[in-house]
Parts: sequence; structure tokens; C-alpha cells
Amino acid sequence: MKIATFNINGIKARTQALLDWLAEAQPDVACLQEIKSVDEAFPREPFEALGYHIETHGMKAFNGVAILSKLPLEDVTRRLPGDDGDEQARWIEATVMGPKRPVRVCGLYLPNGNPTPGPKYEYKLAWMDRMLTRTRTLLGDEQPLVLCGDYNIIPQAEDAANPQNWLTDALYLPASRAAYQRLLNLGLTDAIRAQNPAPGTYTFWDFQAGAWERNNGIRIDHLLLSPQAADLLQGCGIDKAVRGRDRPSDHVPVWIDLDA
DNA sequence: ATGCCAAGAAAGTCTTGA
Repeated sequence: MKIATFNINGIKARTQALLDWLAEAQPDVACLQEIKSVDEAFPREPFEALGYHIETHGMKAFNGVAILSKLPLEDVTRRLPGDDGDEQARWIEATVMGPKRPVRVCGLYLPNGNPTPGPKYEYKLAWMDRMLTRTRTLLGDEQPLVLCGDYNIIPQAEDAANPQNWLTDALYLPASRAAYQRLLNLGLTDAIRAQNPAPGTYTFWDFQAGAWERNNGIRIDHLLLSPQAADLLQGCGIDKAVRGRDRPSDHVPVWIDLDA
């Protein structure tokens, strides 16, 4: 079962780019972030024509997540528990019925948190605390679980080309990284990190200042695996070349292959 | 220190991103 995460930065602007990548990468499951669309406006038809079931959790203009899957999806739930007043569309879960076994998949778009300090950063930290609680509950099932998406977290210095530029940024502040580490401490495996990626391995390059041409990137899109999922891990990768195409997203797809 | 770019909402230019 190939599971990918991809912050597409606008489904309407990226429909063809996403179709092209799906056709060549052939993921069974693709978790999308920043669809920037209400559910009713998601362009379903061309993706259904490729054989994908579609579950969306969108909102007007910003944020928004979705799961595309060639395998059947069951028990789809939307919204991250813990704050009934949170209207931002950043979390969707579904059970993917793999040919060998089911996998619970969570697609997430973790808040950016800038500027710091301020209410947006407080929201990010509170959101991460809610995610910790939700993850603890999900891990109680002791089943294969994949938490994937745009975490907006640079875990370590080697995950940025110029870590000194991020010292006061919400993506790299000690409190942000500590909250991410608390997630890992529940027993999760960062799939890409587990493969000891080469220096200069990133998933995001800013549109500005020639970041792509200079490989001035950061690694902020992650797939975290429960112990039961980590035992099934057969491979993972980053489809870096997507960033060099016409009208790209600023993020690229990251994927795992599970024996499921 | 700031803009550099890009998408969306909306018809100006602002908001958001990271």
C-alpha cells in the first residue's frame, strides 16, 4: 500500500499537476493539504476517472484537507477533537482497507504559527497538544496507524539548509520542536528519518529568492508511523522533481510503501 | 530589516503562507 502526503497549495490551481503526478506515482492513497476549497467545489471528476475515492474536509479560501484512495475507505472522520470552536479544516481520518490488512490514516495540516509570539503561535501549540491527545487514543487500538501531512515543523537542524535563519520562526522554535518530540515519544517513527536521508533532503522550497535553485529547503512534510505500521514499512521517498515543473506547489509529495 | 513569490477572494489590495 503506497501512501503519500502532498501539500498542493490550491486544488483548483494544481489539478493538472496533481493528475500528472498521480498517474506516474500511482499512490493507493494520497493525503492532500491546502486544497483551499469548499467541499462542493473540489474537482472530483478527473480524480474519480483515475479510480480514486475522494473524501474532503474543506473550507473557503484557506486550509482544507482531503484523502484520495483507490482502496475502499471506512469510518471517515473530520476535525481534530478538543476544541469545538475551531473552525479551521486541518484534519481528516479514514481506515484504508488494504488487501492484507486495514490501516488507519490521518491527513493533517498543522498550523504554521507565525508570527511569534502571538495568538497564531498559541493556536499552533494548542493544536499540537490536541493532536497529542488524539494520537494517544488512536495508538490505543494497537493497529497500523499513519499520521501524515504538512506538520510545519523542522524537527532538527539537518532538516533545514540554513537552520540559523529559522531560530525565531514558529517552525523551529524550541517549544514547537518539543511538542513534535512529545508526539514521537509516544512511539512513532518518522519514516524518512528512519532511512537516514542524505544531507540536503527537503520537502519544501519557498517560491521566493530562488530557494529551489539554491536548494534552500526545509523538511516539514512527515509520515509518522505507529509501531504496527513501522513493522510493515518497505520503503519511502520524496518526489523532489515535482518542484521543478511548471506552476508547482512549494511542497513536493512524500510517500511510504507498507506491506498492507 | 524588508521584499523577493503565489493562491484566493474579489475587484482594491489584502490575507495567508513558511
